[in-house]
Amino acid sequence: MLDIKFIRDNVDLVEDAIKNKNETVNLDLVLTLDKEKRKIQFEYDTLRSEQNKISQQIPKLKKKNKDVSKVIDNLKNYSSKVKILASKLAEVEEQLEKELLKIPNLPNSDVPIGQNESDNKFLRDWGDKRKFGFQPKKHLKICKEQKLLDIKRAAKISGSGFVGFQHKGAKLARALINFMLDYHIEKHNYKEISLPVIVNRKTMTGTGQLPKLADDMYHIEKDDLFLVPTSEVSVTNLYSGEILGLEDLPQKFISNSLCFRREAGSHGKETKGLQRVHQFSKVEMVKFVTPDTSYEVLDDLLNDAEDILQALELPYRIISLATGDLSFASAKTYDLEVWAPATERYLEVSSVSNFEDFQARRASIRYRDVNGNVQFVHTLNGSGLAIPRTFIAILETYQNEDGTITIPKVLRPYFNNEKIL
RNA sequence: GGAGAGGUGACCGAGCUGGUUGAAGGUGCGCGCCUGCUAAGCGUGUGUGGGGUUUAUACUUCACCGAGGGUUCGAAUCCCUCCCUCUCCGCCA
Repeated sequence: MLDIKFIRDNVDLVEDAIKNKNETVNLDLVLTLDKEKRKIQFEYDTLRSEQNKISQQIPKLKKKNKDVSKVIDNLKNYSSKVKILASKLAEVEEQLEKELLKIPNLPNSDVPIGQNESDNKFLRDWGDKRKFGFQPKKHLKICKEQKLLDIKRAAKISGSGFVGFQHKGAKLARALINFMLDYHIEKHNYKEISLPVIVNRKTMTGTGQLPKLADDMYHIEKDDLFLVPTSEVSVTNLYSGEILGLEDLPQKFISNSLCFRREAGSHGKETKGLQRVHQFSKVEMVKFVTPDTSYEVLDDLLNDAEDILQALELPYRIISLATGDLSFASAKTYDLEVWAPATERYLEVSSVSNFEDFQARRASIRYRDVNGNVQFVHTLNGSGLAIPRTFIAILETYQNEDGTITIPKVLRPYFNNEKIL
């Protein structure tokens, strides 16, 4: 959420940002509602103030055994007027709040401006793509031959877009999760946390998934609960409504969780196999920091994600997302894309973002600065990494001519130090 | 699912026979004083959000005692609904 005061004073800036992010928001309505709200509030406050003052006379008069019926009669007039104003105020406030929640975050000034992903900016790459002395197989073929997945039966029990890992495939997926968690905890000093994947409406609104992305999420109607599309949601909301001490910052959390995405409207597009699935595991990094450090921390976060790919010796590239491709809540995002040599494509395995105070304002996550003033924290997160696509890259990169898979060095401790899957 | 207890400020904890109580008291924390160290003591300050006046400091006002409704001239205090925590019982992975 943006500060209404900021919007008031920077209408042009906000309008540009909305346009660059391909969003449509009725800013005029926001400004009108804001004006209206303040007007009603002033009237309400004034009236209430008078009412309170008169009301406070009653106990005094009663003590002196004086008649208070006239005073009360007078107050009855106030009461009805106050009630009308109060309901008007509540109505306008609700409308304003609703509109404010639809305004996206402002992109940071160094984010490339552009309509869509074709305007994303290549930043750098790492690693040499493997040259094969034989025809490398695509991951789905490998999975089939090695019986690593059971897609058909997963579809039978849940529907298309769900996958089942089995045998060595299940073990490889689990090894990846454990490796990533252990690595971030030991090498990068993250604190592990495991939170619910089913969350309430307020939580979903806090990180910015609601109201915009309602159709992309699984919703349990009976309880009005949602399945998280990423553990960013639960972890970032950990401190919602709280005021942290300066000594509590920064905070670095690492969390593995299942992620659930309806992927509405993306049928037929990369829906085969593992590239785009309704349910998957992801190891997520979430940070809470003071505003002055957040862009430095964004770079750290990017490095932490890169370290995983480097440890796995998987070539990748980093791109900086253009304004039109940025998520609703993000001010700046880097995508990490791993090279899948047989599919011959880069696959997004991590998205690293700085939300500045956008989520903190929505979820009311604050801290007390050196002067004792209450400020919003900055929140950041990054995948470290998404499991299925990392899984793809490993199979394709580490395949051998005889159909076996060499286990990446850093994963071998999770396989009794064996070299072949 | 049933029965009971409860949810108050950073924390503990009064208030809950409705009326100067945004909230006693304590702890913690800030500042000042005193004590040649330490411990202790004294004074004083210390919630969040919104509005208005203001260059700023500041002043002023409204709201907030789990959330939302209701009763009332007036609600932390009474009533209703919901959420959460704890205890006991039942049921079930």
